[in-house]
Amino acid sequence: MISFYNTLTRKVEDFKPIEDCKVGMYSCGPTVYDFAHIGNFRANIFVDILKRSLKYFGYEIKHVMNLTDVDDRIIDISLKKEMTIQEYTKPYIEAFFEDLRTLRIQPADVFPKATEHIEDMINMIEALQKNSLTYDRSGSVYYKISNFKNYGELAGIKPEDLKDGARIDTDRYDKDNVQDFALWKAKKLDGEPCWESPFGCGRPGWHLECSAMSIKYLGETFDIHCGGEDLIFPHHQNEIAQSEGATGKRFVNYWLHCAHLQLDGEKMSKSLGNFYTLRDLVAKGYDPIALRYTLLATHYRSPLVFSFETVEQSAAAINRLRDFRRRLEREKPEGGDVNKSSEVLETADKGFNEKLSNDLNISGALGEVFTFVRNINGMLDDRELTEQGRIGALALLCKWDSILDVLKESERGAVDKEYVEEMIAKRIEARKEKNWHEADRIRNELLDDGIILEDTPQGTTWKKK
RNA sequence: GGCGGCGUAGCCAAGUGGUAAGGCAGAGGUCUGCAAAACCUUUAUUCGCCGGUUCAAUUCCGGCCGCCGCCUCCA
Repeated sequence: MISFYNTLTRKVEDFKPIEDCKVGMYSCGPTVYDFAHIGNFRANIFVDILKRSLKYFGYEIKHVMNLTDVDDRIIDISLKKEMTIQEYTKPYIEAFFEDLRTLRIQPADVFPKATEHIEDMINMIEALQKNSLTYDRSGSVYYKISNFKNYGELAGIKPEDLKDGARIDTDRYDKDNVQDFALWKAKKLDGEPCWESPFGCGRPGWHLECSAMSIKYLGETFDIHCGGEDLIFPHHQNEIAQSEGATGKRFVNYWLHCAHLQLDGEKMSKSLGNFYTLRDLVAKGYDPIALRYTLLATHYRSPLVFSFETVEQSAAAINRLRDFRRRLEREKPEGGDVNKSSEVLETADKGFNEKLSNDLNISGALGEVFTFVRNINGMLDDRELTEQGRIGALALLCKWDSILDVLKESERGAVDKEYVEEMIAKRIEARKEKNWHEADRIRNELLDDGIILEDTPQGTTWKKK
């Protein structure tokens, strides 16, 4: 049984999907006005680990992630650049998908765009109007939160507490109450993109798309909704108000939120300017998979302070796993301790599953992985592992990697394998003649090309640096 | 002002009312022609500080200090 911390109840709860073995989940996607930064990708990695873990435990997933391709910033910038919003956002949508691939984040099953679901949003506004949860102001439509029961429930906030000391409301639109939010924004500027609606020409408010599109693809009530913790309030609270206000049904059963990535003592964010993009890290020579490991290795609800040192440490940890796999693939043990071999496998399998199923305790699960690596390496050294055990160990490692996805090397810099093999053959000759000088020269030459040689009992092997 | 979270070795990071996983880095050793990889030993009498509850607290309670977040767009 897998359990999750549910923001709604503030407790770790056993996960029970609406339909046995099937999970509907929605995660808030990017606003595609610029490149995403690695703080954004912490949330995406979290969702990826969540999805892969659910699959690992046998669930079938339907995952929906929105692409916000219309909002104030997108409109402002595209107007300035004299582009349509589609022209302006397209490269950033493509870059986002490319970054997901680079980080091995499995794509959602559906990536609905806000601009392609205007009608669904209009329908939702009309349902809210029928339920007396809205009011109109000069062509805009607002949600009247005082008419929704339990507003603030998700964040543990009482609406009346928001007033004291709250920061200044900067919204450009006029509302009865500063906490009310726009469902429909009337067109303000010439050339601004807008859609016809019963309320006039305009465009949807930001919160609305997630309600309309999640319900469209996942139904009025679905299992999991997730994102960064900054979305808890007001975004996710507003989604609840909209969805439940329109349908009268429970919107989402489990709300999961991940903590922020920090840099320079603050949340990494675009507006603060303290961010790196994935492209920045790759340009500095870091392996994106080392970043993947960094972002997944800390529990999702703990704050994570970004540093390049941590990324380097992650790279070293990954190397240990990759070296372990290469050793398992290379060695062909004979004999061995049958009982001990199966026992070590069983303990590790069980330990990993227990840790992971407990609110995705990935750090604990990784502890099990590395303990296993040490145990098996020691058994190989002592000739205690059986061939059966070796095959089982490899299978277990691959099973874990269905979640971690760090074993495969990043595709960067092609290697001329024939040349490497040729050099290794030459070096073997030199070593036979005990010409250590020549052997070392060849090894160093390959090292300069980024190839590391290892002399094992099974012969000389190589790997990329 | 309201609400929430965090503080564990040089660095990263789990965890539990019963005496501190794991990774990285460091030191010593085994193996190796030398390396690399691997293994062994070693690195927190101690879990921000101060009290309290308890036979026993890092783990529960209270206070304090430091840091972060949300209440505005935000992963």
